[in-house]
Amino acid sequence: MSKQQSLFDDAPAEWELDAQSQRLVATVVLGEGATGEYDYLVPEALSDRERGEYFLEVGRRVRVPFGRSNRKVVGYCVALETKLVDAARLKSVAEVIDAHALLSPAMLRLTRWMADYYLCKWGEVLEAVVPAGVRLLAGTRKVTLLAVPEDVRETMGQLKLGSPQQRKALDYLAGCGRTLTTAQLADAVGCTAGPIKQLLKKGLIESHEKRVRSGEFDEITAERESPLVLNEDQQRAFDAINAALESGEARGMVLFGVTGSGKTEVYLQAIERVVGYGRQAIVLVPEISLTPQTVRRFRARFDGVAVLHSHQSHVERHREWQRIARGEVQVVVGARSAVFAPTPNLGLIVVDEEHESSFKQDSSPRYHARDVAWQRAQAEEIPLVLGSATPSLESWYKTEQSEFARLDLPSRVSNRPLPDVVTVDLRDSAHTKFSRGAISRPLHQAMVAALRDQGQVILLLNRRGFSTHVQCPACGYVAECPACEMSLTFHRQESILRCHYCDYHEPPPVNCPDCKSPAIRYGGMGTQKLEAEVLARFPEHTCERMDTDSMRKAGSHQQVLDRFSKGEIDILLGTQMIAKGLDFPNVTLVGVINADTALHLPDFRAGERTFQLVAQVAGRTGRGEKGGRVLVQTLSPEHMAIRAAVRHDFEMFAEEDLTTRRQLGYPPFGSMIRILVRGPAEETARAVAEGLAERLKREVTGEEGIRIMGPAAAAIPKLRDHYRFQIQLQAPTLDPLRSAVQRATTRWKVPDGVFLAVDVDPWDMM
DNA sequence: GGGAGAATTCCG
DNA sequence: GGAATTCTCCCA
Repeated sequence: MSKQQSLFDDAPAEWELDAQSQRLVATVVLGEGATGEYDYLVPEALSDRERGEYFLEVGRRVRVPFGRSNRKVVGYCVALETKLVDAARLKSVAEVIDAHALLSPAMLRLTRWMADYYLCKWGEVLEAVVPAGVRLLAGTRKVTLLAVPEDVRETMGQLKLGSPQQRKALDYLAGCGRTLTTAQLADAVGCTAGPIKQLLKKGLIESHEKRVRSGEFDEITAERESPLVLNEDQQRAFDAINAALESGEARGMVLFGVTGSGKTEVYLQAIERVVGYGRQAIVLVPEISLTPQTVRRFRARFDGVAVLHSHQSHVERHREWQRIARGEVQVVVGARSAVFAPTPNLGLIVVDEEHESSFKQDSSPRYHARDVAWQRAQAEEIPLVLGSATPSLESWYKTEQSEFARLDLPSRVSNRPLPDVVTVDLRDSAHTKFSRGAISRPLHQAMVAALRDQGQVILLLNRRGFSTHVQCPACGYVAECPACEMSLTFHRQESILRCHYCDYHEPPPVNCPDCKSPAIRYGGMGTQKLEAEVLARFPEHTCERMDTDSMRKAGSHQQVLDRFSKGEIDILLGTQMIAKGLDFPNVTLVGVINADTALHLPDFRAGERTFQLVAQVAGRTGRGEKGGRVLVQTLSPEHMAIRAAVRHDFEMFAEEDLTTRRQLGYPPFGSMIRILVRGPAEETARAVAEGLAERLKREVTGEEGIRIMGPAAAAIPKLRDHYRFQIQLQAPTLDPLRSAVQRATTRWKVPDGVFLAVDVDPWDMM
């Protein structure tokens, strides 16, 4: 973010001082276009709150003339101050757009911090923080209301009017005791708009504009539930959060609790306290967990619950935002962007499943909601609770450094044991000989036993489609996406080859396009093929598949889960969407078809993700009387992430992985910025990436401990016809990296058709 | 010197 | 981000 430039480089000269005067000046940041802050004069009519709703205050949007052509642009008023300025050199604010501030001064500071931290424009952050529905004032319309001015009212009787209808209209309006629209007045008097226009023209009636809501909405209510009794561990965690609430300080806490340990009840009771103080709480949950049941759980305990997520209409979101801003809401439940909810008196932020990737936004501003939440908590001096069974190593390390407190919920509620987890070594020929399918002999036998005892089974396979590659055994040809050069997946239901990175698809070949051989082979296991295998092995049992392909229709997700919970489905198989948050007591077996899918990706978090996935899917079983088992099929049973997951030992995993990360300087022991350069022309993109790397290296010469790697082709080297190159920067602290990137990219124009994406604290390394 | 097109500057 | 201004190159 560039510093505010002064109009004068030096102190003003004697003659210039004459032009200075004390004026009310608004500092404006543009929503898009030019970066920087621009000062405008505030006209009398907009500075006076006595003269209507549309006066200027910090946090509202304005329309201002900008540039040499004075085109009107939208900006955010970030400061308002009476100061000595040369009025002749400033333009004036043209219009105030909002009737209420969209951002409090504290939120403005938070967005400013984001722009600095994530190396993007302040205006861009502001546009991302205020939902589009709010910016567009969705669900409201402008009406023009008429009234008789006070001075006219006094002399009305003696006035000579142009027509009897004007008289009637004026008398009616003066007598009705409220303001009316033109249509209402015309209707009441039985005239057209003509006489009313005449009165307006003569100044006998005045008009002002107002925004009104265009429709009313029903309040959703849920059946009330009372708080549960906390067990000893929950009580201890609750007490700690409570102490933090009473301290009036910003305190970060990691609520480390295995799946099923009752984290939510702790949140709920802590929020009750917050509400008791007359304050609000924000609960962030991953996008996929934001289901009707999750929301119902909060509605059953609190009166005002607002929900914010990306699938809402503009009107809904605008309505929720306004309710929150008016202080009518006690609890805001939402995905990532709910961290910006305009609560007037925030008391607590909870981030549930804080390790989830959906808290990181993958377009600019590439913020992480957990980190923004901590920033907001510090600014508002309130506690932040991060809940997870498998905390991110970033948060975990903060507890080790005592920056965050650690609150443990080591046991499941009603002391159910964690399920037994065993690995099945897929390298063992005894297993593989049994069948060429995905299900090994031990897994098959475990399924038979579980189903025989009336239990339900969950199978996890993180690959959609039928077969993951289509190959000609004669010449080696592999069907690839022309836009991404990644192998195409065969989807049997639609009978189509599909690219999983873009929307490309084509019909499957009958003969090999290269050598005309008819013997095309469909290799690799996807959920559709697994489904076929399960149906073949267990014809007498019901099986349902759950992945993004089978769950296209809205509500189908919920439908399948309902049927599964009623026991109408014996075997549920699917991608990681079945690994999260489901709670079905009758699930006695979980099978992980291939635990290694994420393990060998070129990503320093590969181990962390594998551990999380196995630990989470393991948590889906053993929630009922019958207990549960987990079978993890893997080619790397000795890998530390898998060994630790089998033992339910997060601490062992964390200790080992942190040791490796410390040696290599990876987060949390160092900071990282990833820059992706992409474009349709491979050589141009490469050249730009090389040029940028050169500039970066020049910027950091002589600085200690900074590593610049690349440019290198990204892990997905081509995507949607764009060639991708990445540069990775690492250093013990972030500041030198940020300033190097800033110096290397400001006033550096990338050629048309080449795009830069700067990602601070990247999560996605592909 | 002047015109066209590219590069750069600046916007309050 | 876009328009105005400045720079640069070529030709006469």
